[in-house]
Amino acid sequence: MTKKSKFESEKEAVCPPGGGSRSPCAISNMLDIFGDKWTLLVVRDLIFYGKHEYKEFLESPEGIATNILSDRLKRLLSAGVIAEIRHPQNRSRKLYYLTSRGKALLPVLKEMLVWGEQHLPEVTDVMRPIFARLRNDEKGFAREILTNLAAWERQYLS
Amino acid sequence: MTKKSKFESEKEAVCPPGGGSRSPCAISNMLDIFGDKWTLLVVRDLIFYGKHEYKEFLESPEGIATNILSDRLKRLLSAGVIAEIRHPQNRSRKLYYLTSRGKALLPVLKEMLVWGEQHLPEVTDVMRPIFARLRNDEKGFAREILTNLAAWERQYLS
DNA sequence: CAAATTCACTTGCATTTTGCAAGTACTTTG
DNA sequence: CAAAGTACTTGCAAAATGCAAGTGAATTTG
Repeated sequence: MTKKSKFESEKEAVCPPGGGSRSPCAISNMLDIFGDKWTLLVVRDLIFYGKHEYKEFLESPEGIATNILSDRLKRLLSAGVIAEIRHPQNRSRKLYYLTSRGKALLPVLKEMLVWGEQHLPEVTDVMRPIFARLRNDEKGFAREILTNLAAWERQYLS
Repeated sequence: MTKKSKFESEKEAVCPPGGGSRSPCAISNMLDIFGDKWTLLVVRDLIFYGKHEYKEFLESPEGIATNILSDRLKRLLSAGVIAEIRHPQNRSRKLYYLTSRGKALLPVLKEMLVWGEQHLPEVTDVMRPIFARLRNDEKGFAREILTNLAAWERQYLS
């Protein structure tokens, strides 16, 4: 082994073909990818806040550390949840975007939002615009999210 | 401090009233409770497999360790997701069951199952009966789950 | 009714994963 | 061409996890 970050395990992060999954259960396998405090926050930023850049993820209020963000982006890439390209106008920047797999997480995040709003008192106004939109017009909300993502793709993906 | 398990932090596990949450975001606050590889597996066992006892959770194929299970049950208790009683026929056993908060996680778990089935190749037949039921009759599936839980409650809760 | 077993944990300890601060290397900007 | 921006990596301390081995109360067995 020449050089290895502490975060890269030899056996790759997700779905070892040889059978590193803990069980054949869908929930358990999802947790092998998303079961930590940071991964879904990155997905949230991509889905609900239209973020696409490393630096934008760093700006989220939870304050993810650079090493964790870097690691999570790698895992999401290798799990096929996101993909990346270089910024067309700036070679030193990268753009991350959701694959269809990633976009398919919208219903999961949506139900998490609903549960959180109803059961977590510490969730405050900051998310209310999204909640309101979600409650008044659930279908339209999802459509709008996907439309926004598609618009970004038209602009940045060849 | 007299004696403290490594798993008990002084500041309680979930939702510090003083504001230990990372941000006012619902997703982030949910992850403070459920963001690890084990907690949702316990909830899964309670919801989909009708499990109610410590020993039953230990038998799940993922093989949770006793210290982790003990810790997660405590956290779920203090988050108000589950409650416990002593087994009426056996004082040395405890019975754990979902509160309304816990039962409200069904839509979240359901969407995770759907995503997992469509996007995780390693998910095998073991879960197929549940998937089939879910796909053919989503509403009925949820109703059945809740009916089963209610039946258990009628039997064991005063 | 003493001994073994069950049950729900706790404890100790090695390993792994985090969190934080400080680099590094390559643009891009002024 | 020096300063600033971008996407990382590295080192190290602290926390969480995984495993094996208790512990103590209650229940069952011989």
